[in-house]
This record gives sequence, structure tokens and C-alpha cells, in this order.
Amino acid sequence: MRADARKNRDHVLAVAGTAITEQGSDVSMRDIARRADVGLATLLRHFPTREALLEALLRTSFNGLTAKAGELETSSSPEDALVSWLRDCVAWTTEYQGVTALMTAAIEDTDSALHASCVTLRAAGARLLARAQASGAARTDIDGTDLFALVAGLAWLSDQPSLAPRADHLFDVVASAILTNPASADPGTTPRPARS
Amino acid sequence: MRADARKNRDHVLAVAGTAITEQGSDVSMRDIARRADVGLATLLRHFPTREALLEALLRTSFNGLTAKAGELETSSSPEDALVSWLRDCVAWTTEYQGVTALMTAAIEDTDSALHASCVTLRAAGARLLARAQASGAARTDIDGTDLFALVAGLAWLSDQPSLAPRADHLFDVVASAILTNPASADPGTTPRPARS
DNA sequence: CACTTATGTGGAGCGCTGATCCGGATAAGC
DNA sequence: GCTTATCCGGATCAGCGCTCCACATAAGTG
Repeated sequence: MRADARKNRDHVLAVAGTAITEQGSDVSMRDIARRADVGLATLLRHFPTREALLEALLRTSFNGLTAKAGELETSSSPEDALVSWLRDCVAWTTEYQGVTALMTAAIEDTDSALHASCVTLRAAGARLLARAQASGAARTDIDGTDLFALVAGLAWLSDQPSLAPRADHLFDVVASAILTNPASADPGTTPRPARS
Repeated sequence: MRADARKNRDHVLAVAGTAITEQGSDVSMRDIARRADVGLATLLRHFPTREALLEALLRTSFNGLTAKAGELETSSSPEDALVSWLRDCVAWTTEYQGVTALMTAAIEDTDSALHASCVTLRAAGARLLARAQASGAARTDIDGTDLFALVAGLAWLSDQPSLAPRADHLFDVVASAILTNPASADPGTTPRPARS
């Protein structure tokens, strides 16, 4: 890549970050280009889709979250690790309003620029979940995708202005459902296998 | 209203119903007008906003749901009434993909054409919840708005193609959270008052 | 039935969106 | 200094929701 192109790309990315933080992840691409004093075509050449732009923008956050999952796996109890990581995930999405819908769509769209990051994130959550399940802290009838869906739902709630004030409380409600193992009342029962 | 206008309105409404069922509630208004062989201006005069169109389209469904809540209040146990009604709500929204986001936005936007219906629906749910709470079947630290939010979240999940297959299962997970009263482990404790 | 009036209609146009094309500007390499 | 491959961005396109207004027509009246 040519030097001026690289510089332009970085500049656009920085501007896009503040624009998305201020106006949500569905800002018009034209607005971003305008704010960066760049032609729309230039923005779209560097980032052909909104997903590609977000992927570049959120890559470090994604890595941070997956890394944190790894740390928590050894530094905290299975239950605390799972819950605090989930809380971090929900809190993180609120920084980029509207990103939840894009991520949810990306997880089954292998062509999306966000696909790989989302799958990695889900896998990180699945590991924390499996550890909590193995220790008896979490119900065994959910899997990583269920967890991803629940987090996505909570993140979506946080994005809705009318429901956002309840988000923290509802996180606790859902968390209690994950942690309350219905099978624990009957320890002799073979746990229902996790859904594929 | 003039006779031809009324006829036109009804025709447009019917076409809009099938269009929204087929393509989700974010179909372009132009498409609806085209399919109804009507000018865009005509569609927009009868239904100035997408919300107004949906309100007219969903009015009977809204009434049906609130009526059903009233029936369940006397015909079923508090717990069954609440759960089966919530299930009906989630199932209903899946018929009109994308309506959840509009309803969620409408509940705090008093100008929205959907506002009144959403508030009524929330109130109906709140009554079923209060009954279940009074009988000890539901946790007491949630209120009608929390319930509305949880249903909206589940409905949103059902709208996401990648998560829809899990929707039924996740409904059970969330329902277990509502029904499992965390205070029940310590019956002597004064229940936390419902949030205003 | 003929005429007036109030009402309804839809094409044209506005500003916006994401997307694409291509002539001109420019950095990189010899 | 020159050539070439690369990059840029204005112009353009189709689509969106929305508004305006000349025209069509149903409804009411003599």
C-alpha cells in the first residue's frame, strides 16, 4: 500500500471511530467521509462495507475481550469469570450503538468482515461457559451459541433508549438463569447434552 | 371519508399486510404503494408513518393479546397464565419481522402511532406478572417494564436469522429466571419492592 | 340532470443514502 | 527527470422517505 494511502486509511479510521461513538454504528458513510475530508469513494475503497470498517475499528476490542476471557479462566472462579466476562461484553457493545445487530448477522454470514471475530468471541465465551458448567455453577442445557444469543439480546436491550435503564438489572436476571442449574435439584440426572 | 378513499385505504392495508409478512416490517413504502397500484403519496396520506401503518395493521392483534391476558387471568394458574401469555407475545411478533424494534421505540415516544397499543400491552403483562408475584410464582424484583423488555429481547432474538432456532429454548431459560424467585430461598426476607 | 365544491390522487421533484465509474493527481522506482 | 502503477474524489445512478400541486372525481345543490 502506498504511503499516502496508508495515512489516509488511518485518518479515516480514527474519524470513523469518533463518528460512530457519537452517532452510533449506522452513521452514514458519507458523513464519515465528509468529517474526514475525504471523498466517499476513498472511504469505500478502504472499507468496502460498513462491516469492514467496524471490523478494523473493533479489532483491538475483540482481541482484548478474548484475551480477558483467557485470563479469567485462571484468575477467577468459574462462576465469577463467566459472569464478569459477560458483563464486560454487554458493556463493551454499548460503546458502539448498533453494533449488536451487525454482529448477530455476521455470525452466520461467512462473507462478513466481522464473521471471524464474532466466532472467536463466541468460542471464548463457550470456554468460560464449559468451565462453569463443569464446576456445577452453570446450567448444562445451554451452549456457546445460546450464550452468545443471550448476550446479544441484552446488548440489544442496552441499545434501546427506552429499555437501557433496565439493562443492568435485566443482566442480573438473565445471569441468574444461567447460573441456576435446574439439574442441580436432581444431581443423579444425566445432564442434557449441550446443543450442537 | 369519501367512499373511494375508504376503499383505497382498505386495499392498501391488505396489500401492506402481505408485503410486511413477506419482507418484514421495513419494506420500502414505495414497494407497498407499487404492489397496491397506488401512488406513494396516497399511501403516505392514509398512513403518514410506518408506525401508523403498522398500528392499523396490528390493531386487532393487539386487542387479541390484551383480551387473552384478561381471560388467562381467571382461567389459568398465575404461573401458567403468565408464561403462556408471554410465549404468545413472542410468537406473535415473529409474524411481523422487525416490529419489535418499532414497538420498543414507540413505548417511550408518546407521539408514535404505536405508543398507546404498546403501553396497553405492557399493562396487560404487568397485571399477569403482579398476579404471579402475589401467588409466589414469580420473582418480585421485576416490574411490567422489565417484563416488556425481556419479551422484546426474546422477540428480537427470534427476528435474527442466526439466533431464531434457539429462540424457543432461550424463552424457557428466561422464563425460568422470571419464575425462580431468588427471595424464595429466604422466605423471611421482605421482598424487594418492584421498580417504579 | 348540470353545476359547484370539497376531497382524493399520483407524478414530479427534493435531499438523502450506498455504490460505481473514470479522468486527473501523485507517489514510487529506474 | 521520466514512467508507471497506484490512489483520489467529483459526477453519476438507483433507491429511499417525504412534500407539493395540477388534475380527477365523488358528493352535495339548484
